[in-house]
Amino acid sequence: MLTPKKYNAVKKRWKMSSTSLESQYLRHTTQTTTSNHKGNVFAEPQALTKTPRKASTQGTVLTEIQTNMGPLMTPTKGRETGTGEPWTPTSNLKMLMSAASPEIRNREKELCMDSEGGDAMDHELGEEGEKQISRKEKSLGLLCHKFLARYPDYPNPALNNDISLDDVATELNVERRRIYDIMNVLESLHMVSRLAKNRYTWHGRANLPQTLAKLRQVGEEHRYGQQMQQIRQRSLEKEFDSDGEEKENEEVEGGEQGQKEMFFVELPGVEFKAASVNSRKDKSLRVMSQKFVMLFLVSTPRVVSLDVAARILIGEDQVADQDKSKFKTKVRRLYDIANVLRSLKLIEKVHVTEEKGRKPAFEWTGPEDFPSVKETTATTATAKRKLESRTSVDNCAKNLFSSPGSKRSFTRHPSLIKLAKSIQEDRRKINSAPTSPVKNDSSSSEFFPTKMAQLAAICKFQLDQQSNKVVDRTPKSAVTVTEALPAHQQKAVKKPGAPQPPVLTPTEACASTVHLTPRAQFTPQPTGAMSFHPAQCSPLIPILLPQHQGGGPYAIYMHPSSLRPHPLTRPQPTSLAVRSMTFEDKTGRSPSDVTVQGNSSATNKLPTSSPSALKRVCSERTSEESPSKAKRIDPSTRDTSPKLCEILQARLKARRGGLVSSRPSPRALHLDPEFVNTPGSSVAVAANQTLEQNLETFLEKEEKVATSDSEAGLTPVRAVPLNPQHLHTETLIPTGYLIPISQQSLFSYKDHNTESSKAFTPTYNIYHTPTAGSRPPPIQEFTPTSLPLHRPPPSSPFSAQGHRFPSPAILNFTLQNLGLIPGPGSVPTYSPGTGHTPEHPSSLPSPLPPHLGLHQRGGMVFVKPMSPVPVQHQMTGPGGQPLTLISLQQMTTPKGTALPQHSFFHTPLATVVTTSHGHTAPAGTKTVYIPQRKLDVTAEDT
DNA sequence: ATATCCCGCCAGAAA
DNA sequence: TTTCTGGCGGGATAT
Repeated sequence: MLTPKKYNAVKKRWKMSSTSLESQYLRHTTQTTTSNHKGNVFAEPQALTKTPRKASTQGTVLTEIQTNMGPLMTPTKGRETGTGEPWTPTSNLKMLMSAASPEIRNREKELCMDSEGGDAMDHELGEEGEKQISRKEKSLGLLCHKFLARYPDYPNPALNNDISLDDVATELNVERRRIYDIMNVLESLHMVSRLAKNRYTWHGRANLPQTLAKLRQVGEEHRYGQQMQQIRQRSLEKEFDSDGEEKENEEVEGGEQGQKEMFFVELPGVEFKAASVNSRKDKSLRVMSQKFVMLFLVSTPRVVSLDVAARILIGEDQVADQDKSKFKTKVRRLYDIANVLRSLKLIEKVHVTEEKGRKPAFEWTGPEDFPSVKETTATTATAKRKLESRTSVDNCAKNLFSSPGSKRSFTRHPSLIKLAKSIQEDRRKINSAPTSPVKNDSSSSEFFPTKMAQLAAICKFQLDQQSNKVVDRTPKSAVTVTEALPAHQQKAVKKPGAPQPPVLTPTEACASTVHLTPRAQFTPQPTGAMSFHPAQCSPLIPILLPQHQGGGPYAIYMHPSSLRPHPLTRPQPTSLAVRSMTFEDKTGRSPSDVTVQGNSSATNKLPTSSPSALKRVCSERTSEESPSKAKRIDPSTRDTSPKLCEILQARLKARRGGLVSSRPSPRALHLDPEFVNTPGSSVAVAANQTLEQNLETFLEKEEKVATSDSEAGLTPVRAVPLNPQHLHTETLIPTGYLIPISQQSLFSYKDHNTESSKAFTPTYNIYHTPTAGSRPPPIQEFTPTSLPLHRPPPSSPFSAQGHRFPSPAILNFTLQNLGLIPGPGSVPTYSPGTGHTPEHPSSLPSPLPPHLGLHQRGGMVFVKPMSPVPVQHQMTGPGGQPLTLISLQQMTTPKGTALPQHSFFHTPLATVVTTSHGHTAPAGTKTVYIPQRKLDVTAEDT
């Protein structure tokens, strides 16, 4: 049972959670087995509520305790409905949902009330709490989810995005130590930056693209890719040397170069975080996290096995394995990091099977196409400069370290550390100052760029998402896809996949095997595997148009964003097929990016491209290749699609032209002009239109407001494109949400002021509105609560706690509560199999209270992408206006998504990725046969 | 048995 | 000194 040691420790420590913990512990011990614990913990919404006071950190211990207790206890006790079910993702979701919803409901109350009172009471109950909480419920990943649910992916810079560690720890009911782990990882991605002692600033994913681009750059510089390969090879074959040449460089290089140590990569433009970084050794988590991410970004198949990563992180091989313990420790840390990254949806767990056996590994599921370094750098630099000029010292200081071009810029050299420190200190002081420019401000300088960036990001998002959709959709089908995988046989397999639309149980979806063959690339796949062309395009369009035309003023796009977590969502059968579009990189630079999709296809050795393989690639593409497979949805759609695309494009152009004439926006809007041009992009285009409008509006405003540099405005925009990465998922904004097409709306309020301008992003509105309150009335109508969104349970679960901003998850919950969306429990039903996505259609209309309806006219509502299910129906708005819902499915497939295959790979290894969702693990797998060594990757979702 | 990874001690760095 | 951070690794859980 309990180890005395631990027990004592617990007692001792108990500063924070104390009693409840203790009791839990005890219980825990008693119970030993687990079978049922459901996670009650989360359940407790109230806990979340903000109790808090952040102000006094320490002093408040008592208070904290109380608060804490409440939450803890409560949950435990109450919960247990005990379904005996073993823990399942679904169940968990259910719990979360249930928990969350109440919270949401109460939110208002909470706000009003003082937080404290409520808390106190709870804790008593808590004491009893019993059930042990399953370990999973306490996992870092879950905690991270909860944490993330509290903040918008793209925060409004104008608002206060401060994060108080104490508050977070209290609200989430966890020890601070745990929060540090999360913060360190987020900080490594520049999603947060440390302001001061207990304070961090939330940046969300706004900087993610740049960060990733930079990390990739640094990773390339360090030749991590090569190192990885070497290690892999070595392990595979015991040949140690395989490439002597490199190894030395690499390793040595990595190790020695000064970096050996680890250095923390900073982001130039945005905010740097500074100080915190250098202090302590900085050894680990932060740096490790960056390195880990770099590995994904430079490896060809975007799969990194744990041991390889650990080896590289350790520094090297030099020591080789001797240090078992060291290795072990490293692995532990990697798991910690991986959990956070998984929460961010940047990676997914998979298993790589080699001849030896199956090894744990992770696959990158984040954005692939963020701007290349060069681009980024350049852009960034430009933007930066502007900023800098305006800004002051801070910037200067930063610049020191970062010079755009050189790697150095990003990396902090040890020798510079001191200098940096001093600078940072200064900076800190400045910041802390009441008036610190940095923070609040919306000082034009900062503000402006930021905005731009956001815009860009948003745009990017949309594009990405669309692209993703393609992928995603597959996801559900992923399973099927996988099957298809076997490249060789792909076709055959694939077919099966086709059916998927029909139904999949969520669970089933699970397992899929993907084969990645790196070399595939090489292989000339004449066939064209490359079907990828975007041209084919978007099925969406078709759908859209028609419905759209409905005249309904609003068009709603739904994406299911991240399905991956749960298969449940599954792809929809819907007719809408989304497709995957591939983007090509404009740059064309790295094979990796661009090709991703292509790669995937490429991956499959066979020309046909393995549809399956790539989840990313959409099935659609595949369809091209193998018509038969057509699995996807309706062929008919496909057929039409090209035409539709053309039409759409034409329309867009026309539209655009009009717009353009008026303003520069065009370029601004789109990040990727090419994209637009490409036929394939049609979908994107459609989506973008709205966006464009918004942007335009935005820009206009900007112009007025900002006025200043016209150029700047433009430039930034362009820069923006960089951000593409966002795709990954989820949260992001616009895409997944319902977007009312009505033009007028959103921006109307822009006028207001800077803030409003920021608001322009739909996302913002949504998020902020509720909380911030800044939003215009119309929008408010849509407060999260009212919104009818539905999303698949998976992602949302965590949101429960009090969040400042309503997280998408929350919205979803809310919707569910409303009945708009099917409850979690029902989720399974959603499965495509069910047929159409029943839920929406039926549910929406009737259940919705009138007010709830999407009708919000002026405002936009975003829904998180949740449901994978393609929903289509028309709704009638309150006004009687018809609404069309379109679901774009995107799924982020976790697994095999894109496998970029770069030729990088020396070895011709074939990789098989197996993903299993849910428990069903093996399901899809089929063996694939692989010529040489194969790597099997299995993803598990959960 | 192996894979995960929670927990919290404890030391170094700030305040 | 006290508090904040966060490295680290034991050992409990999950598979």
